[in-house]
Amino acid sequence: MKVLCVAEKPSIAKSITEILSGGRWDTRNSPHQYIRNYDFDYNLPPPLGRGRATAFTVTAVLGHLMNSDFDDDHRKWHSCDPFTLFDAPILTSVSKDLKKVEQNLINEARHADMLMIWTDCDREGEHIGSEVATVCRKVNRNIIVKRARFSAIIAAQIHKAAREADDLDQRQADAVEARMALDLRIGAVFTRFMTMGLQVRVPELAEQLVSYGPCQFPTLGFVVDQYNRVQSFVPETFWYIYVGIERTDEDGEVRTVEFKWRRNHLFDMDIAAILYEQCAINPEARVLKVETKPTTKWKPLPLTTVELQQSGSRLLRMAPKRVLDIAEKLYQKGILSYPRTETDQYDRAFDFNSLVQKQTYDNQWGQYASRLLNGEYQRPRNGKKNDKAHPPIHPTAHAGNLEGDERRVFELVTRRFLASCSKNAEGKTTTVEINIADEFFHTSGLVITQRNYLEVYPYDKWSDSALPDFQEGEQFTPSVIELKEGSTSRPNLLTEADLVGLMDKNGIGTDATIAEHIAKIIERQYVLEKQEQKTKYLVPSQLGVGLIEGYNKIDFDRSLSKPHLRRETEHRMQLVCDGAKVKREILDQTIDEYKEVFIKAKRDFEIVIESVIDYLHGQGEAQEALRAATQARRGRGGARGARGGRGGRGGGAGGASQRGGGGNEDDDDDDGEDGGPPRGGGRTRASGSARGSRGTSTRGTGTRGGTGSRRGGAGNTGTTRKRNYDNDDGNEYDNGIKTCECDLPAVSRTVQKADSPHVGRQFWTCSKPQSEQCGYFEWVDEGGNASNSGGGSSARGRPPAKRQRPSSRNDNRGNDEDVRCNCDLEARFGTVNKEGPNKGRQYWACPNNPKASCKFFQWADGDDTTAGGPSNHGNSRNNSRGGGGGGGVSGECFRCGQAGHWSNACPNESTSGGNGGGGARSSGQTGECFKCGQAGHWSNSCPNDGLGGPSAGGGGGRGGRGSGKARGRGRGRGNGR
DNA sequence: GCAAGGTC
Repeated sequence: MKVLCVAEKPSIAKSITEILSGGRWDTRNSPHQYIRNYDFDYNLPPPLGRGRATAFTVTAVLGHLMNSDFDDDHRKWHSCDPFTLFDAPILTSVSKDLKKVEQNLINEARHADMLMIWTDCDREGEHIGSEVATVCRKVNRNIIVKRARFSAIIAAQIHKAAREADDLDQRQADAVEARMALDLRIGAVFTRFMTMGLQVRVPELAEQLVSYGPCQFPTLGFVVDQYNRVQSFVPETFWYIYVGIERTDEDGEVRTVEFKWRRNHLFDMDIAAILYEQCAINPEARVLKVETKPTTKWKPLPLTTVELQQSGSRLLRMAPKRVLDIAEKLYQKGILSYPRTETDQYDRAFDFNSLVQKQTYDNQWGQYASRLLNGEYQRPRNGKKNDKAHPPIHPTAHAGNLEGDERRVFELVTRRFLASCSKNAEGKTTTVEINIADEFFHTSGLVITQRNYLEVYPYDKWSDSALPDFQEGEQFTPSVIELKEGSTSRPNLLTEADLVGLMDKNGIGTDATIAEHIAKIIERQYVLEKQEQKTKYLVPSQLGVGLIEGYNKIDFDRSLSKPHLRRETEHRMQLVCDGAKVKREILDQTIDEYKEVFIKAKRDFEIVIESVIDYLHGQGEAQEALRAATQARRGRGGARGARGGRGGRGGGAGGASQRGGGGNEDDDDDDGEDGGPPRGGGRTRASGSARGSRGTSTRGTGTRGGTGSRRGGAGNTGTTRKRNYDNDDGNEYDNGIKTCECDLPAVSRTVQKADSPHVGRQFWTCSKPQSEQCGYFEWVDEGGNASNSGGGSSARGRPPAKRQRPSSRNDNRGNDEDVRCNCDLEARFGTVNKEGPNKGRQYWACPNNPKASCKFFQWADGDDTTAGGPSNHGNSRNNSRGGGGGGGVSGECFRCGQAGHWSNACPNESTSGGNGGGGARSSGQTGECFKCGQAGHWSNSCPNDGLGGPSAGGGGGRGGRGSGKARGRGRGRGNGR
């Protein structure tokens, strides 16, 4: 008996051979230079084998064997109306460059009794298997076809897969066939139609291919969306109280310790000013709490393809495609593991020891590797993804002779591997909380006690910031108390790393093709790369915006530029896999839908043409802005506020944009610059005692009026409030903009705590004031669907896509929601091993160092009868960060003390005299009211309140604030008296 | 001259 085994790629053929042969095999060349055939005997027991040595030959293909194209009547562009391509015959044949691969199969199958398919265990693999079977059956009609299913290249699984090989899953193969046909038809129809339509109307496109593809167009859509978000951003001014104290540290150096306001910042200047006044009047600070806790900075997770592309792009500043190409090359040289993997967890049997050993020879990290072998090793963390085919990317050898970018990619992968085999970094964080006039401020410092993985992973930054000594109960007068003004930050354009993340989250492309789609929209000149300092941003071209905006103006049920259509295709493929539908049904249904889209597009294509012409030649503000953005040597939107003619930045914002909310650059190499509360150019409104210099006459309160501070933190990054929703069908897509449980646009914030392992990382949260927040939380860089079970659909017995595709966030939120502990960390998943009634039961717990643990505990089965108490599910975070603006903390009116409204809408306004707090604040002080400028009272009991007073002429709020130079900068040491 | 998915 002779068995022919066929793997999806040569590397797997070799691995299978090594395992099944027990290390003894013969090898032969095949007609194809990359493919070898391995021969050996294997003991295949019944029912498949005869229980004695069976002749095995293992070989491989190189992915898909076949390619599809239209028949001769339709292949030529001008041979037919593009519409006919929806129904034109499709011919499938072995690709020219794979003829030798086919020949090898033919040669080997001819004399085989059984064909055993060893392709990857996913949909595409199933289809490749069916192609192989088709080829082999052509020369050997009676060959028995079996499918070996394995989820990892480890001996036990491979033997089991051979012995228990079953049948190919035709449904999965059918689903892939449907996808192929749809991609070809839709791509060809729209590409030909658009290209030919634009070529005759727009002279500069006469030679240009204007393509449409179900992946490339949504990819372009992301870039245009973000560009629009940048353009339509209107900064919002906020105010915050800054407290600084000069202290001499242990080295005898005088340094200023900055305290952050618990309210972060307020968008209502009046309230901020009132609160500031109180602090200025009574500036004595009292130290409420000095607390030191252990803290942990987590080592990186094992490396997936998407993560390699993102971190390569961010840290090495290389295009994702280049990173992947280099990784591929290194893999072929045998020094890197297979670089296309979704897996961020290592198999239990993984041999770390010998891999670390190989790195001990390196003169940069060799010593560190030796230390790992000498006791510092710790097993890598487990991520949540597993494609059941490949381990995380890791070095398989030491390579001392690499140069240039190859060296840099290898170094990144290797350092990441060694870091993941290390211990977490440990430190101690000290938090000091003070109180000034009933306002709370805090600061924190960090002392790193053990750098551990940081020693080999310089891409992560975590630095000491020790605090001078503070004692509980201590009282002091701050050196500086200022009311500062800042403004929300303009988001950044997308970086390639951002785009990779968006595509990954929205299921556009696969880990292996994401980089290609990005390269394609650049190649097609829909998008340009713009270098801005160290970062490369993606700017849509005039053509790119023209196309997307043009299509957006057509009233599609589902827009061509959004990811929904692709997602629908994915969903339908799944239906075929599940047996709920057959291939023909989804083909007919989808093609009918696209025909409708096409008819509409054709009818209204003049709109697209005009839009393209308009963006190429138009003189409008938006067009000029785009021209500037694509032509100038800067990546950020060239003409701010151009869209819709929005005005200037107002007086206050001065250099407002630092790192934007949407850009989330440099996740990995956080540099600690997010330390301060404002995310915009801070402007000192009043310093020290200089109440007289506040420039009251220039401020305009008019625009904010009654809407007041209740909006609270919603505007922290104004980016998130403006648009970001599909206007085509109302369904949110995961454009990085989220909706919280209140069904409001979520806001993105950045972890500020210096001691947090997530410092610098951005997250989405509810936009409401903290006391009203719904508890929604999600990391920006993770998306909302991180499955706790890790297996994704495959865990439920479904065939996996090549990548584990995230399901829509709204699909099954209950199952997929991230479990977070009260420290706001991803909870640790574990199983009870101890003997007892709960043995084997799974749970979530705080992952933090025991000393720092919040003691969070929750059974994974949802039954909390025995321990832990009810779920915290991430919405009962206790921390105080990110509370946002005007929400304040207590939720009470500042004037009357009642809940349910804010002071600027206080129904008890006229009775302020009865407010004990107000009275106390007013008593015994001299000076003039902040609001009306008159002496004898303070603003919180201003009799002229609501009249606008001298400041009523502020005209247009932000714009009317004037430059405020009179407000004085400087760091006056004065304290208000 | 179209797509997207494998892989070297």
